[in-house]
Amino acid sequence: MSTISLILPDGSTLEVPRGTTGLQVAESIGSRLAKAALAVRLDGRIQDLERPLEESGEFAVYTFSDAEGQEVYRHSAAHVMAAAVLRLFREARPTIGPAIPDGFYYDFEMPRPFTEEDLERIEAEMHKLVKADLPFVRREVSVAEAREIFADNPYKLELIEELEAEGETVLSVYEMGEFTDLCRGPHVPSTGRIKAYKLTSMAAAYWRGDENRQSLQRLYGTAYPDPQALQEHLDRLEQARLRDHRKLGRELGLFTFFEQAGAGLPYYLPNGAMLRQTVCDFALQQHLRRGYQLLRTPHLIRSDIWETSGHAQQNYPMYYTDIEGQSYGIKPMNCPGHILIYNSQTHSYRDLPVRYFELGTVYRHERSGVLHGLLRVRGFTQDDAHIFCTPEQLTSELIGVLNFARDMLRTFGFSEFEVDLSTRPEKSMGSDENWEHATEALAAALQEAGLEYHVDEGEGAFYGPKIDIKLKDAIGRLHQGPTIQCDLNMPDRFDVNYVGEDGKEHRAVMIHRVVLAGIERFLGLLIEHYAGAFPIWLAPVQVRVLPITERALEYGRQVRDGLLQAGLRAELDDSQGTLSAKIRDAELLRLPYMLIVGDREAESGQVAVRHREEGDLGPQPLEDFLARLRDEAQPPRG
RNA sequence: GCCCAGGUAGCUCAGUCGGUAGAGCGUGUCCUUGGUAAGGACAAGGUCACCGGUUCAAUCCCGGUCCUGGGCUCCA
Repeated sequence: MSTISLILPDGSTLEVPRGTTGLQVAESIGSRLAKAALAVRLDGRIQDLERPLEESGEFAVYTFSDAEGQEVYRHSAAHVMAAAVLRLFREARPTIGPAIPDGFYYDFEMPRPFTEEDLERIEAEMHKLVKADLPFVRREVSVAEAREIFADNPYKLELIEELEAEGETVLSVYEMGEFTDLCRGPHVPSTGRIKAYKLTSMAAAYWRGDENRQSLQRLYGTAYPDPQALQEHLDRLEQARLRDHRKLGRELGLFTFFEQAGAGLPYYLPNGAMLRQTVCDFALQQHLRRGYQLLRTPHLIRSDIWETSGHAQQNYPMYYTDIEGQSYGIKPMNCPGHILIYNSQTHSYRDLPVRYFELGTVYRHERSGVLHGLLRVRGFTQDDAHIFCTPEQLTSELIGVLNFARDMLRTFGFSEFEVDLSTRPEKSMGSDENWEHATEALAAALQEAGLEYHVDEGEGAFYGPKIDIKLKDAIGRLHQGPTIQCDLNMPDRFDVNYVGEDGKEHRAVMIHRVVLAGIERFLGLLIEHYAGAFPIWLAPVQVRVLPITERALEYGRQVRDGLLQAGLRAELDDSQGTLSAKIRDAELLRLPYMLIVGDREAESGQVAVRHREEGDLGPQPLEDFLARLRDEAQPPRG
């Protein structure tokens, strides 16, 4: 019998007889590993544990701690779910069912949508399948055989056709009990391996994500190796639900929407308007400090501009109106306005770079189905800037922008990022040379700024390459943050120039960039990031004065006025009720400080300080508290 | 936009198999004058999203509109 040699991840080599299964190898390494093993990888190909190994190569065992292991595990769970569905609904036609981050789904063609009760029945049926510990059996079939097996399933037939077109001649199917599915695999050895799972939701989805094709019923679920891990995941979902900005927006009096006023158009309540203003003021100060000039441009511009810019031709989803027979568009972007201002005078190379900044409010026609609280709205304000510079200045300007973006986000409590550099897409304009220069400048700036990044080939805008920075929030979710784009199109369309040292006109280079991006969106992220407990410099109400009795009300008013005079955001709780109730109210609103005043304080001119997290800090003179807050309430220095 | 599920008091929700509705919290008034996360009593508060239809009668059934929510890349 011949042997093969396996190179293990630690570099060691293992000689095993040809035909040994991955599971046997795992057992030889250790029984714990064998127990946790879900699949193996041989020379880059991931395969079933029980499949004989036929060749030498690099070998690794996947467990649930690997992304690949999770995928196999959850993909198998998806099969179990599909089998359960087919047992209960003979009319269901399975389509595809992959693993996704945190779970899995399976799409079915169904005569009717699933219901909540169905979910329970399906889960119960899954329990039976798991208990029966049915093996997943891999079988290789020819294309013709596959066609026969799935003759009554047009979706599978379509997949088979595509696979054939891609040159596949041998396809694999997995059998598990009476359920057979076209599947690349691999799978766990048997259904009993799926220890903890839960169906989480159902939804409609289009076949292949194409809204012109058949609408399918999708079931979402998740699976973990033990009930505790599953519960932790469900708890995380609950945590996310508790900090949902829509819920907190209501509870903390931040913003609201009105059905009668239109979808996707937020109204800021006093606390939300204050929060927003604090963020905007800070953003403006930071821009001015870095040499940006403040602009302000109208919301309406004649439609011709959008034709020059190309937005009209691209059918950019914007709103148009008519004024005395002349067509106007509500701006979906601020750039044309900034370009008009730049072009309103001749610029010398000595003036460059010109950095124009505007908290520019734009409106875009988002499709009704995608609106989502503050995170996706139809009217929003961007911290938008356009930098006009010479090609030589491009890299240093980009470095400046990257450092600026990072500093600013850190100030708001975001410290982890993922960065994507998107390069030239197929449909694009501009010369190869310009694209190359711009893309290199972006990459050089990223390196200079010390940011690790991932290249998204072909994902750039049609007019230029871009950098997207995603930020990680307090519970590990990634959100779209700053975007920095080189524009190789607008300068040509609008003839954006500067006079060079040689006295001749040269084409300027243009950078579009946002840091907070949509302020609405950013506020939504901030609310969720802090779960409503804003740092004091952001808190809409920084201090609330709580009089213990009505006798102390007048003193409380004086204290509140003193706080307001000192520039703090303060209010007085003049409700009737016990101190405990007042404290509870303030705690639920996550107010940073409470100043409790009763007879003792009124007599001595003191305040009893209570901090949101630290609790009772004891009495102190009001002056001392004011002095303390003078520093503490300032934005952190970035 | 499309599919599905929803819209009942300020908020969270119950309810009516067609006979115009309830709770808790919140709000108001009164009692209580309190010392660090809910003191008590009473009261007010609803065109049951909007418009039409069916019906003796519609919050409930039917149709439309508006709004909200979950989805709509992840490839067998």
